Amino acid sequence: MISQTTQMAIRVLLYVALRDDDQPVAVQEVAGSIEGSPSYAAKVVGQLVKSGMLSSQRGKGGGVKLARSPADISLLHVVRTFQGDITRIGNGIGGMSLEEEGYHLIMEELRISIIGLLSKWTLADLVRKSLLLVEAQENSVKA
Amino acid sequence: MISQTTQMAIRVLLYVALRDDDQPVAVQEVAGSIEGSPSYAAKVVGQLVKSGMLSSQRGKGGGVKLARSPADISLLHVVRTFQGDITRIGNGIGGMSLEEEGYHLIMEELRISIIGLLSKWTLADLVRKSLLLVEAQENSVKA
DNA sequence: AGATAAAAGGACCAAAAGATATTTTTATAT
DNA sequence: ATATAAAAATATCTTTTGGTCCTTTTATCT
Repeated sequence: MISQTTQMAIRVLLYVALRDDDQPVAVQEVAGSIEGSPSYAAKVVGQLVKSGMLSSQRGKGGGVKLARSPADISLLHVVRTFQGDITRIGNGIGGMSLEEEGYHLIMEELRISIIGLLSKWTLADLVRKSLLLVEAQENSVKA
Repeated sequence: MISQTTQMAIRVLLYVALRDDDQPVAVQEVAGSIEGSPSYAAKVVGQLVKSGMLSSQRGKGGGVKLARSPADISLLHVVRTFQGDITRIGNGIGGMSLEEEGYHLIMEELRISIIGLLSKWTLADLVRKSLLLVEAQENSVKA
């Protein structure tokens, strides 16, 4: 449903977003810090750059950063980039039977609902949640 | 997101549900009536039988029917049968970093929302929608 | 200019999903 | 009992996804 690659992409984005202090992060660092295969993570980073969610700087001291504000990167965007559309329906050429029409109708509703869900969540939300966790942890240590 | 196989399965179920008059439908008929590859549809029918959503009768005059009421077959059930869980997350063995925790937290919320959506729709709804279309069509012909 | 540290690109392999066709088993009717 | 009509099982193939590694390009620092 949410593919491995998409999940990896979200992790990468979150890592970069949390680390962001205007100097780029090395891909190696990102890849090494993330749960799962580092070389695959590195590949996904590349795809994120190509798709315009990350920007990159080559050469010594280079790395990647977010190409735009976390609030402008929705889960929908990530899912679409790596998995295409929610329901790729073979565009019913020719006369559709009634059950096909009924099916399409309801899948369209479902599709819209899922899009609604996915577009509501942005990278900014993931960052906020993560930071809340950090605070909670710090408070519990103090107490 | 919603895999080809899952979509095929939903189509098959809808076809059988709309046709249901207590005598089984031949798999060939189902497979032949549905948009997409017939032999693949036939295979999916087999999986639906194995997973208990359809029941089957072998031999002459045999075929398949719904194994339970349309209201008891949710889209969630179908998706889970053919695609496993919504987000199969590598069960974070070992200490998770905070960004991983944040990620898991939000993915869990997302997962629950999607499950909510998918479990709300049942085969009974698909049938109802399709029948409404039939009526609408008939009325427009009369008029 | 040369060494070096980085991203980008490409070649390649393995596993899973999608798709097809054939054979085997089972029930029914004659 | 035999022929036949069906589902079930099996084998095989193709495409996509997931994953690894190596080479090439680009920027920076000395």
